[in-house]
Amino acid sequence: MGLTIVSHAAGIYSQNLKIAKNPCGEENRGNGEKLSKIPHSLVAGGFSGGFGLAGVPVAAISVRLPVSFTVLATDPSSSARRGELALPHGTVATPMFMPVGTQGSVKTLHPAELEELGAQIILGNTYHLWLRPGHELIRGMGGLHDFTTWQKPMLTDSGGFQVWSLAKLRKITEEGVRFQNHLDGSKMLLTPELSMDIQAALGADIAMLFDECPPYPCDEAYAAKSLGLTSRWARRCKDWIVTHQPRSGTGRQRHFGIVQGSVFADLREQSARELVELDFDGYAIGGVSVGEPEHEMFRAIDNAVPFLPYDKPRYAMGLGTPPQILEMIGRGVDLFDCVMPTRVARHGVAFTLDGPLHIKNLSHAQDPRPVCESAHPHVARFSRAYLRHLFRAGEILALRLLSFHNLHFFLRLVADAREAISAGSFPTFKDDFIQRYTQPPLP
RNA sequence: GGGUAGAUGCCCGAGUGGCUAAAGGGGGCAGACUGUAAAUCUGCUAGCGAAAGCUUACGUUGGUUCGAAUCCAUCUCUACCCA
Repeated sequence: MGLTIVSHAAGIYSQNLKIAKNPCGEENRGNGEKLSKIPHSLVAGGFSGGFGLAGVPVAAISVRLPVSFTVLATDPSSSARRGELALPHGTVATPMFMPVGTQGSVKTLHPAELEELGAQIILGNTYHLWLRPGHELIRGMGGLHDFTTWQKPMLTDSGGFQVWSLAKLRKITEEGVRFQNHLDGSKMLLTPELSMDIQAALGADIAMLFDECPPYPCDEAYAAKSLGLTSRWARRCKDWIVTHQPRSGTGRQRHFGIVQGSVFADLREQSARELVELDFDGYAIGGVSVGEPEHEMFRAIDNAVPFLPYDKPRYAMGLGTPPQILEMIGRGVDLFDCVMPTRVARHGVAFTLDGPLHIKNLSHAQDPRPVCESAHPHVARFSRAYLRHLFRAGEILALRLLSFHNLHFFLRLVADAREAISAGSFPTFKDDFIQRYTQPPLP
């Protein structure tokens, strides 16, 4: 059976190469060469996974319409589910945390280290890579995968978030967003179509739609207006995709819509329904972690998830802390990304089972213990005292070690969550983790 | 032995009569960080006090003045130059 399926998969893939652009959105690449680059795990992983919801073998469906997301197990007492997302460059186990590599690099870490950590998919950013080095250059270098040498799945954010985070330098219009870019101040226009085109050039496995991320707080009128824009932009993205990337083949680029609507339940529902109507490969919940209180963030998830298809991956953008990730897994979210583990690492904070630990603090000056009992051997070999010393001395190794450690912590967290879902023990796992993580330290 | 310059808070260093418990760095101690303009940013850093405030502080001692880190004298020390 396995052999037959593999040949199906290869057939679909090669056919796809002939009739359409390949997953990187490139034309006329030698298909023999590209075929040899398909990771074996994709061919096996994407088509080996058990049965779909209705008990139909996945492989049987995939000949007609490739299934890229399969729910493998669910938690009976929550919305948590374990799944498998098949993408052109490999299969991603969900729930999964995606390290952020904005400029084509997960800061301080080598791709081989990311693999060692068990990272299965990383992010890149349209806005930043567009400005520098430029998407045409990356296209010419064979796409973001070849350019960076990361050969596992990638997701590119659309630049929508930069519309929010660079708010002082931009103006939003129906057409798109006029930026004064932060590098040299020159004026640029990013539109939904251009974002899609850039992302096609970058060639990530998943491209995000171009959205507007409203600030917090914002009144309902603004949120509704913003949502209207996001929805009209989604339609334009869809039109662009249909025109430029005909839907076929497992190797094609996937596209995720982004649910907006701020803190307003009816807007979240409306946003989700409008996006689902357009039919994307997955759905993200955006406009969270923009300064709102945590309960609003959870509400935003709860207000969107019920209107998203069960058989498509759900992605909470830009989140979150370890407890937040577990809470959201319990709410049915499959994918996460967050700069927190890598950013705070560079600022001297290590995640531990007992909560965040400021390694620079005086209290660790002579502490011989490793940073965390669950640390990776590469980090566990060092004492807290030594890590503190490295930070105080300004050694680059300090930034690398904590970045490595924090990503290990996050990736292990979601790996443990997946195990727990399969084992039927997710609620206990979640509660135990959060209780220990949040309890105040002993005096 | 003579001359010149200088001695400021943990360190460097600004300040030449009241707005100075003393700029600015550094160091130290904390904190923030959630689709990365971030190896960044913020706060504190003489003592006591929750605070108002009080008490000590600009090498020493003494003086001028309503008031001195700032002016004068003295001593001590440092650097450089001359013998």
